[in-house]
Amino acid sequence: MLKNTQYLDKLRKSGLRPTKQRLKICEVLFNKSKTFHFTIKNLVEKIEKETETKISLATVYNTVHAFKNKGYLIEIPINSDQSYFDTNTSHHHHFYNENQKQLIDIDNADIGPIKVKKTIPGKKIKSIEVLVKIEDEKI
Amino acid sequence: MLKNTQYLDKLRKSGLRPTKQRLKICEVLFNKSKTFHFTIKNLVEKIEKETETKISLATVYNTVHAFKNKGYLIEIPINSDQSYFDTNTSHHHHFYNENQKQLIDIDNADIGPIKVKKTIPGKKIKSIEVLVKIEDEKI
DNA sequence: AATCACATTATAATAATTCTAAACTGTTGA
DNA sequence: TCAACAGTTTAGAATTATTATAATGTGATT
Repeated sequence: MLKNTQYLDKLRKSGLRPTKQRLKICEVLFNKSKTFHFTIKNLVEKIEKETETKISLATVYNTVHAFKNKGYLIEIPINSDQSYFDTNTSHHHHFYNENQKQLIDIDNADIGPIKVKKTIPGKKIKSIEVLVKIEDEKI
Repeated sequence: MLKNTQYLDKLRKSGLRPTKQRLKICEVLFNKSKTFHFTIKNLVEKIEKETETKISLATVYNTVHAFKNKGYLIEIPINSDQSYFDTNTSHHHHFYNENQKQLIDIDNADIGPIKVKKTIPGKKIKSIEVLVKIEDEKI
């Protein structure tokens, strides 16, 4: 499988050992034409369905956190009983549909530039994230 | 106590029975010159310290959610092991200090107006929240 | 192939939050 | 005023996401 080689190198280059489990997770996460949002639970289901193997829950948590730390995933700040992650790591924002508990990407270009006029001494900005909560229009 | 009467009316008008517990929680939350951020745990501690009474944890959860639903509190979207709430319900934003896990308000005026150029059919915008993650400057 | 540090695993532990069902209490109307 | 009732509080149990543990497994290096 050629695609595996690609992830193999990527993992090795980031100092993560390319284990069988990590390669499977890479395939499930990154071998897609579209980026997507997921929770750990979603991901476990996806892994079991798409690869017909079982990866320990602890490994899924470990791997997702490792990938997040390397910048291959981002976590979406949202109040939920579980964490949402995004395979789209470019700078962008989100709608959160409160009725259907669903996340939708907003391109960076679709949100005007954000000026932060306040600064905190000794701190630098790491990220700026906009969450637009939406709800059903009442008719 | 005059201040209690004020909360009593407010609660009644919102269809919430002004119980002893709710009035205490109102005092702890709203009888302050400054708005502030808190978690349920923080709030329980504050209640015990400031009113020298004990309110059941379940009641604190119930009340905070009731107040949130009525718009007297907002929940701050942030990924944390616990939910953060804000007694400042006016439109504003937040810094999140990732090193010290601390929230800081940003006035609405300190963030330029946010244009959302994308729309979702049948949905209306409920809120727009900006989270600016900050970290220690490396010297 | 041996070694070793890093990974995986099942399971336990932790902790936030929600649920439950019984007891309690504002409110309402007689 | 007070009985009745619906809404509220409560302690504790249940649930659930996440993290910790410690034994076993496995890539990488020699």
